[in-house]
Amino acid sequence: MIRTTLDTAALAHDLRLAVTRFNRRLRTQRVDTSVTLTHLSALSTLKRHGPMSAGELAAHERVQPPSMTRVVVALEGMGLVSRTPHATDGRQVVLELTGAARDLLAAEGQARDAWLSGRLQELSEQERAVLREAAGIMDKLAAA
Amino acid sequence: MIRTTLDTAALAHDLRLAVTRFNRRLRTQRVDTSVTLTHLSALSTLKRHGPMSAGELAAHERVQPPSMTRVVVALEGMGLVSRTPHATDGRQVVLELTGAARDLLAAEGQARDAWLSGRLQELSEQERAVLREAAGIMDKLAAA
DNA sequence: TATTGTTATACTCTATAACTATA
DNA sequence: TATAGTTATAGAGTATAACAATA
Repeated sequence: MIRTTLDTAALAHDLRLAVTRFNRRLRTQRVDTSVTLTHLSALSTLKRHGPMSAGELAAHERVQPPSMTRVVVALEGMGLVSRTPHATDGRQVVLELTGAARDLLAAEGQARDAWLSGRLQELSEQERAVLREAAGIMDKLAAA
Repeated sequence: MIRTTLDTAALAHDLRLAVTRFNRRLRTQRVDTSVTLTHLSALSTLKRHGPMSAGELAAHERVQPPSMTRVVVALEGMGLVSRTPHATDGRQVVLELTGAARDLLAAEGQARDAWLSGRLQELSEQERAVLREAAGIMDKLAAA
């Protein structure tokens, strides 16, 4: 019991530091500087789950509504997201990807993640399997 | 070959999103608001590797020197780090943890990582093993 | 001349509080 | 009243460019 507690405390510590540094590295690796990682994350969620309200997207992304407003304003300005009034609830705004966003996301597979893809290919198949599982677990933790 | 490329591209994508959201979650989980995660990461590195110059610490943390200057100024202001001139090279500044920082890091194991520790204990032993391995791999990637 | 560190400045990311509009 | 979203404001985190001091 104590052993487990000690283990998880140490793991929490190491995992937090690793994520901090890895995230830093990923953010600075940007090639196309117009669309940031935050923007891309929001777009990816819209692509995966389809049109949704601003509040729903904020919840998906684990940010507060005002933070999402900012992101959406920027994305609309870039012509990547459309904002239309909800059909029956006038308070809500429905967000939807534009064709330009779909094009961007399609191209992104080759360009945006190029650096990380390259590094991943240098790993062993077993290491990639670990990261694949870890990604799912981290998503679960982020939602907890 | 193509299969592997496709796999790593998809993994790069999913891993990036997972890290983005997980990192967000960790940063917002702060309890003690005086010392931020960035500060804590720098302190942990100093603890693990011992006294070093500002440039070395910046390299360890994967940030640019001016960014580290800011962090160090803040930490010195809180009495957590001392800055002393290098013995032989007058350009360098040697950074060292203070006793207060050691106390803080010792207490941190219980307080700071409490949220994450709690979540980790809800996982299976196998999932924790995956994260343990993943932390090492992510550190390697951050340094690549 | 090259290196180490700092200052000046600016942009991204995110939050809380207060406000508006609609239900 | 309660909910959805926005505006206003602020703080954390990080970068590039320019500078000073030392090697």
